Amino acid sequence: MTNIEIAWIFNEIADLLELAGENFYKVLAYRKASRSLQRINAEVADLQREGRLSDVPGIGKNLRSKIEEILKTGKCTYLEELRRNVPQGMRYMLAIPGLGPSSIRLIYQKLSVETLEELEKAAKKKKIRELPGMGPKTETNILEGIKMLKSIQDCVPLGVALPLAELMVSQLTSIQGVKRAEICGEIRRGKEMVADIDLLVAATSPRDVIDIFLSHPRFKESWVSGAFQATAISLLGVKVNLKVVSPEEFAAAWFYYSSSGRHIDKLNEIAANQKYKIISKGFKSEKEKENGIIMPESEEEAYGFLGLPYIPPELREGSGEIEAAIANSIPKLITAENIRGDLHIHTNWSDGLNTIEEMAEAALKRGYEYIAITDHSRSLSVADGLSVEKLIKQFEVIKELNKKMSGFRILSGIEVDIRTDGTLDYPDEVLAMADIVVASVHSGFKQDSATINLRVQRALENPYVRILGHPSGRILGRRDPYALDLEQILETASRKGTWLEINSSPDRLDLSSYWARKAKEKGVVIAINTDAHDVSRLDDIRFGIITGRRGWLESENVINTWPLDKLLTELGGMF
DNA sequence: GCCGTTTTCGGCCCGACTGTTTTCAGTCG
Repeated sequence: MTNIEIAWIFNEIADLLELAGENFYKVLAYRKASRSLQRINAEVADLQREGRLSDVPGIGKNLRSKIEEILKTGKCTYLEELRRNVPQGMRYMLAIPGLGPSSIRLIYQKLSVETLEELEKAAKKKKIRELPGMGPKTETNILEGIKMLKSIQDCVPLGVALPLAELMVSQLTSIQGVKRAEICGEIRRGKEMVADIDLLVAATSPRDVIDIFLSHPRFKESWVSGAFQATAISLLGVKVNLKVVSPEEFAAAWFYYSSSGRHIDKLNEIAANQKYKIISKGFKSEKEKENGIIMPESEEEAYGFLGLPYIPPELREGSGEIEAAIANSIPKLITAENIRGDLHIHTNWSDGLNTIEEMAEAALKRGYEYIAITDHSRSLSVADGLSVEKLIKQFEVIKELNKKMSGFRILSGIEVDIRTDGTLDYPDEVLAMADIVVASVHSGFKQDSATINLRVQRALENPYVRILGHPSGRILGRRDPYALDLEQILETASRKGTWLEINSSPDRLDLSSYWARKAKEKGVVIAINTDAHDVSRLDDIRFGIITGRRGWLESENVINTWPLDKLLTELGGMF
């Protein structure tokens, strides 16, 4: 049992307790423990062996014994009991924005509504508005929420799927007779929401690999789905597909199964001219007297066979990449090595976990040249937003820290709230003192299009704003973007030279790859930031990078690939 | 449920916004 799986159990317990109307702080305790488990670097199983479970923040006597039970039996009886008492459907309802545990409980108690389907029916029949404290808006909101949930049905965010896929790959690789194991499918293309985890293995004896796969303890269901295929549902509810091929077939299969259907279709048009058809094993001759299959030894060779340069998986969506390949203008996509810094980072001065120094050291260890400390501004009180005095104090502390560091620079920044009227949360003279200002929306998400457009435009007109943070405001699978007209925002950003963020948090990935590509076309520069609230989340940068790659970004399109000198010149302050 | 204690229990995550109301409860960051 991994940390994340135990964290999920605690999270589910928290949800169910909340739905049952339990004490708020008890719920909070489970949520804190869940977050804590996902943050720590050590494996829970190791800590338990060493008797150090209680060292984990938020794990007391009670939760420790629950972890021990889970590690020992793979089950949590407390969770099972809760599940018996709270209908599972109520938990799904929590995903509807604006609908919280109290309302769900009320609807359940008064209308006996237990599932999303029943909830939808009740809303359509205008039954919800009859309940105290609810009205037509709540009904509309419920119906919209259900519509959103249906659109992402059975999908999980890349941030959940990728780590699980990597774990599976490393385990498959260690099986005897396995020559190679790789991720393919949507994950390899970097899609933000993933329906399946697709894994490909090269092995000499497929049956053995499939048998081991089927009996994996992390699956709640598994079955054989073909001679060389198996499918499973993981404990987290994600579908996992395994295909096993011979080592000779591997390159062709990896190429084939990593590409979207549209990509393969378009390639097939080219292959048809050469009288070949692309199949998972390679290129099948369609000439009358031949019946052989040409098997490429690498993906490069597969594209070479069609007279094309290599196309990275993130581009293989059939959205112009083949045309670009023919014109020999496939972009040189940004890589992790290009990133030289992170311009959106929180510390324990606001709602982060680590000190400025710890964040800087962690960034230095990653090989970065700079970071910007951008804690929350004063009106975000839940996140301990900084008062003007505290912010100025932080600037002084950073100044002192910089004197001690060589070859690394901490920029003093701020993530300033764009207030509901478009003014910023600090006066200009305070913003002027910062090296860099990230402006973000953290309130009034439901403003109508005209209002929020005006609001954000107004913020962008402020001369000190350099980056617009998480521009669309979406939370994957939980909250739709604000009613913001991003086309217009791109226009303004282009005119003002404002940088737009790709927020790498796997919950956000905002801008999306679609808008990142649009930004590039408009000549708008992107900042790929993590918005990290602790040192471990600096790793999230990879999700931002893969999103940037899907958005066709090259290193020159991304501000934080620039060396420190160039960045400082661009920022134009007194350094 | 955790934590930090003046070791046995009180404090912990608050304030803006929303939709429903005429004064507030629920939601969310």
